Amino acid sequence: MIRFVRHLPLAESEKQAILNTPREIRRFQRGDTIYRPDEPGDVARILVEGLAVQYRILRNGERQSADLVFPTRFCDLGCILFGESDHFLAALTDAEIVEISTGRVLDLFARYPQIPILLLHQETRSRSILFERLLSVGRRPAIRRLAHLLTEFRLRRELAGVPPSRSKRILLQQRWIGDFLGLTTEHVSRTIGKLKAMGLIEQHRNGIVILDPAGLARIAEFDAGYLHSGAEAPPQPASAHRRQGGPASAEFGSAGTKRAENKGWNR
Amino acid sequence: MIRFVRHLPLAESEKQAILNTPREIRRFQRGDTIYRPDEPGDVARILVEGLAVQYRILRNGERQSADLVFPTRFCDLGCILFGESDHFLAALTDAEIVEISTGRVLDLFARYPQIPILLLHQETRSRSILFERLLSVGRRPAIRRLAHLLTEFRLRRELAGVPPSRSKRILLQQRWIGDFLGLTTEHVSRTIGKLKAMGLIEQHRNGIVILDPAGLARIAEFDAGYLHSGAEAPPQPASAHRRQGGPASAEFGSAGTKRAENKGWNR
DNA sequence: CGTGTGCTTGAGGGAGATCAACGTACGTGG
DNA sequence: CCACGTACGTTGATCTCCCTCAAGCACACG
Repeated sequence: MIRFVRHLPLAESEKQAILNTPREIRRFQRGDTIYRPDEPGDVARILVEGLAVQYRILRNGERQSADLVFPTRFCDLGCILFGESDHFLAALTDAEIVEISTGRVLDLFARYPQIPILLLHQETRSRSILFERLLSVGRRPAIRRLAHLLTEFRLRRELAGVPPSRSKRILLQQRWIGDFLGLTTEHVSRTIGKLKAMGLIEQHRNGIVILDPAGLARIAEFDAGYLHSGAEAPPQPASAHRRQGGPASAEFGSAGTKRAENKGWNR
Repeated sequence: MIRFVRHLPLAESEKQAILNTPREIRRFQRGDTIYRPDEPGDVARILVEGLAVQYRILRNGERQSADLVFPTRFCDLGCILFGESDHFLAALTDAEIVEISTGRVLDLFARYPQIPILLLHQETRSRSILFERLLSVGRRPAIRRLAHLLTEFRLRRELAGVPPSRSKRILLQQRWIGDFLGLTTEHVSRTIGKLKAMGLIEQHRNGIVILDPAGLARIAEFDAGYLHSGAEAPPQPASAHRRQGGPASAEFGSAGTKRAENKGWNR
């Protein structure tokens, strides 16, 4: 928790205020459901350790995953703002969640206006990522979808500050990959096979290793612009506000490749 | 613009501040592109009149629409926060946009902290709608997707306060419907045919009329909870914060139908 | 060692895409 | 008022990507 707060782009007083707020730490095991939409939504939750996934289900049990949750992120803003969450959250690894009661969070909002602005950033970026996933699921063929997801995972893990030493393996069960991409596990398996055959990835025990990041990104037609990774700092009132490229945009220049070949979009 | 501000859940002083902020009104015609992601993003935009659609495109020109924009909404928060928008906005009807320079918006944020909180609400609701669209595109068959979109459109138009007198017709070209649902126009046409044959909708010149809202919602397995329509007011610090059902949840009781039949989700 | 859990592989089927006409409303200019 | 072009929608034939169903396999764990 302390580590989490320290990295927020907030003033010291604000960090102290958060640290002084009564909170509870809950630990979950890989596979646990962290919360469900039918539970009372009276707490705000922050993932401080581990990896989690947000999903919704259909009446027949089919599942669609929306987003990975890396530390350190407020999951479940709906809970704070509307008193109920609209999705499930499951732990993909052992995970640690900090819970703060909704009322106290709203007090923090009122006393430290930089906090809602920080959350606004987070939510806007998250919406952009969701938009890109929708684009994938709606319009990209399976192999591009998969390549895109793997590339996104790699970059976001870097951006979230996971040490690259800590195994480059992407530990995602094929069931979850399918739920992200709107595919069946069988088809995920076959599609992984294709990427393997192309020499772009490797599979060990449980986990995918990216052998050729650039090649994968090319298949995916990946453009890192949607991650908005260059603007981690809160906005500066009245000052010229330009983003400088982070590692992501350095690798896939956003201006250059973003809308090459967009003839036809206006048909 | 004045009408827009009056309806915001803000204090009088805040409304005045917005009204006193220098702004520009731009008008667009049906079919115009209002903004594109490659344009300089130095203004915040609010749709005050008309109907617009957000979309992204693939290199080959395929398009995926994410969301309808009803008045009165801040489109394009990415522009304010990150200095660039991540999508296109097109006018589905003649439309009116208010533009305020990014710097002035950030000043408003700093001086009236209720404003970013309002936007946080808007953005969170918008993300929830996007999540539901992803669920549709990823997991629902075409006929449910279409029924869901039409039902969502009907409810959101009501919630946005469009007078029901003003024609119950849903004026969406099949091309746009397809782009929302990840389908081709041909398949949209066939699917509309099925709903017509079931007596759920009717087609006039250009526009769909819903004959049987409840029947359509049943096909869609529609649950209005994701619209978060009961919580238009900003959050109340420290007070118990419960949402009361709006017209939407009155029609499709969210608690009752929400997660009936969720056995199997945990397979 | 059995049992479970996740992954793989194959055969067959189907929802939706693609390709190609054709129809219909509407605007524009003759 | 009619000829023509354009924009949308419809309809049909064919194809294909992905799903479904069904085994079989590999590995972890009791």
